[in-house]
Amino acid sequence: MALEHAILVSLAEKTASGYDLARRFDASIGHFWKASHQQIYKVLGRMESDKWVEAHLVEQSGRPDKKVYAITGEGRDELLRWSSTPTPIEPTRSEIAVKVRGLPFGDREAVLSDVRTRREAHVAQLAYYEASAAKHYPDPSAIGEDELGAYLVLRAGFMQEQTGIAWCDEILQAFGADER
Amino acid sequence: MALEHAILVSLAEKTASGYDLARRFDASIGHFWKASHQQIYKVLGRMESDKWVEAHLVEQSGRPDKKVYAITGEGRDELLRWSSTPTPIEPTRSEIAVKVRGLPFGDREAVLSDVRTRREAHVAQLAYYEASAAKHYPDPSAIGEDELGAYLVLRAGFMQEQTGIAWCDEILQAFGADER
DNA sequence: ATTCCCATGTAATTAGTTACATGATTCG
DNA sequence: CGAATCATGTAACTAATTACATGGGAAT
Repeated sequence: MALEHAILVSLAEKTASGYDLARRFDASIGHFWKASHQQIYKVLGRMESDKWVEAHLVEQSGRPDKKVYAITGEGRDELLRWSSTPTPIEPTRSEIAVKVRGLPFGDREAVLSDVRTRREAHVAQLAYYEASAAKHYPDPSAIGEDELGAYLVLRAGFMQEQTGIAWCDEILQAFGADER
Repeated sequence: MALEHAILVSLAEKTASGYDLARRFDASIGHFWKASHQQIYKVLGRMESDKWVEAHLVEQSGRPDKKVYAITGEGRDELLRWSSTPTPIEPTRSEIAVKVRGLPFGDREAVLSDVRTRREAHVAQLAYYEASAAKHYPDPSAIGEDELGAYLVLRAGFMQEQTGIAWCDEILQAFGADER
């Protein structure tokens, strides 16, 4: 129910084609809301019939034509309405936590090696967030109101990766598998 | 694809009826893998035909009969096999992050009040994990190998709630809305 | 009387994933 | 010559949610 709203936020910031949106959902927005291009095209169609967005065709030379979507007044109304409804807490689903919990019934070495891999992914993602923050917000005290939301979700990502690393370290330490 | 395995882990620890499992997925296991009773009954049926679990009927007086499920040898094999496959990283989906990102297009006060509510939920959950740790693992240095997995996922919950609280505080502080 | 606990399911719908499909251009 | 980028979709399937359905016993 919320991919629609994630798309609305993205289009409120800047008009985009389905393809553009798919790329945004691979990067910035995608850090906290993933979506495939197939899903995006499907939802965009629904949103167009709901009049939340409107498309106009842009002909291009040398590359395929594209449909550029823009948010409508009704779309903005919907964003405002949605922003003031209470947000349900998403149920957590962590397959690696199930594996850790079930360690006595599993392949210990394989799970620990999985944890090591996960730790590396967290480290890489943390570095990415760090670079992104340094590039876009070199002076955190100078962040304007309009950028604050984007900055804060970057912070969320940053903090989550740190926590992920710390958890992996606890696991590896607990099993005496933290030396490399 | 992994509810099956969460159920296998739970049944490897102790046999249970669908109803019992549903309660476990409301509590312990449910902290990192949510599932409704409808879904559990459906999956249990599939798992029975796959011979991963077997059921025997327990007649009760004064309350409805129940089907008690136990993991089979094949189920244990599957658990072991699954534990040594690489775990994909779950895509994050945080509706509140979308709202924070879209703050310039939303109802600021409503979103901040939503963040305050979310903070309280994190605090309550943290207290729950704290109490649970104090009860089950009063002496962390005395935790045995067989309990270690369960303890570590409790730690994950604990750390995640702490991070959640810290993020909420950053948001409220950034918008100068942190006084109550 | 009403609500909660025990106990098990089916049916309908929505959301999301995976696979399939096409075709031009640009870069190495 | 092959891979990547740009660009848009359909079709089939799986997973999950929501709603519906039943019924006895115990506690307030």
